[in-house]
Amino acid sequence: MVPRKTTTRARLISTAAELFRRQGYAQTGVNQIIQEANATSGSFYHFFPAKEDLLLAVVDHIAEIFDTGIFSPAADRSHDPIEEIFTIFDLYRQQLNNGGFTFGSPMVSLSAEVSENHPQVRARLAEVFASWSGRIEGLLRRAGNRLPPSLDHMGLAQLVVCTIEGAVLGARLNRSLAPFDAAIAQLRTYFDLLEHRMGAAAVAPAGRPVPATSPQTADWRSW
Amino acid sequence: MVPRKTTTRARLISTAAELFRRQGYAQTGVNQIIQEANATSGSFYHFFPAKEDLLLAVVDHIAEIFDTGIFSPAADRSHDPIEEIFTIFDLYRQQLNNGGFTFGSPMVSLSAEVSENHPQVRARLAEVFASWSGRIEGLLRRAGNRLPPSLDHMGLAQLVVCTIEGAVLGARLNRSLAPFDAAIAQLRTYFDLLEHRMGAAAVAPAGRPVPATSPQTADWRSW
DNA sequence: GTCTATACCCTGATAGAC
DNA sequence: GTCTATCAGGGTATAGAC
Repeated sequence: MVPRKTTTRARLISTAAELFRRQGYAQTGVNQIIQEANATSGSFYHFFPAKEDLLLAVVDHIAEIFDTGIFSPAADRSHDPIEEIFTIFDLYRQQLNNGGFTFGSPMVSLSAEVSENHPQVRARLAEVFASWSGRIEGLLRRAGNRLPPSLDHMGLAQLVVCTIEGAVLGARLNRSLAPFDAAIAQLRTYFDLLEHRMGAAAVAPAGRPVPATSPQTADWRSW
Repeated sequence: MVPRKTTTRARLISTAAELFRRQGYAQTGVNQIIQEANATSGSFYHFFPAKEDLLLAVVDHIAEIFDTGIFSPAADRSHDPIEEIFTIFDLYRQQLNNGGFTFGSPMVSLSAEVSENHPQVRARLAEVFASWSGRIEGLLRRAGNRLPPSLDHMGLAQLVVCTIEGAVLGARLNRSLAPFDAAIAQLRTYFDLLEHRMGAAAVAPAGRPVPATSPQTADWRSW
């Protein structure tokens, strides 16, 4: 259910985004979207000629949410580029936990489902992922000589994005953020090693604690 | 199309596995499965009371394919535990490239789609992923003192599985194995660092080449 | 175990008044 | 822009002969 004082078009999009995340695109009927968005069939097809057009609008909507809800705040609150990367992880985690994503990224769900069936949507999703990877890569370059000069910045950025998305998949499958937290902890260790801090403590799971905003990491071994 | 000299049940399962991977579960109709498996509606519902029962059989079928096509061969051909892990990656890559998966793991697709809608299937998929993670963890422990004693074996195993699955997602989205290759190369670097081989060369993208069976890594920068 | 025929429902999409 | 009513088609699943 979506607050009333918005435009019908906006309500349709945000409602659909939520339903697509939870149920998938194919399993979400137009009728359900219309009902939960407090709209009607006439309104729907006035704004979107077909269901697939709504899907494209939803992808853009999601990309915007990631920008305003994760990337921009992370850039605001941290001046150190590497710390900014892990702030992104932390804000992502918050979205998964308390925020609207409740254990599942809308991008991951859509990517897996529509890759083969909707070429246009696939291309748009690939663009969004590339932009995320590009952001991370830029941060890695800004870290300058803190990272090895021979580092493959683009490759590491791709690893980061792939790992996070895979971790979201694992978290959803296990109904637990434990896989996500484990992945973040390992990425931290990797970054520490790259920064040549090779003390034995850095390799232990709690070598560097998860940022303070992410308290729950106790049960991650149960995965 | 599936070869004839098999049982109808087996043909239905393998055909469905392929269609689910390509189109997704919801978007694959029972009629299509029946048609492409050279079966009939009567046969289908004789073996499977409902479509969801077929889905469970498909999950088991896929898990078996991974065992016989990836994990077992990797164990046979390599005696070094860490090398065995990367052999697993390489065999996975071959399946994505030449093998039946053609740019998309059936497990990844199903995981993303059915997590929320089919609790029983979700639980079964989680088991399969846990078994993969357990295999990797066992290999890491067998590596003994080559890895830091304080290493969190389970966490690293989870990272590996999450990263591979995320990389498969990226590869599918980009219609290219480049994201997959980039992820593997970074994992290799991470493992090298953990083994205390911190030469500058180890950080470069081609620091340690991908195994000989995976020639195509030239275009990975284009992602 | 396999076949044909079919029931029944829900889907995306349309028509036309307001 | 919004509404109601409705369509045509494909969805899963069943019945009953062979």
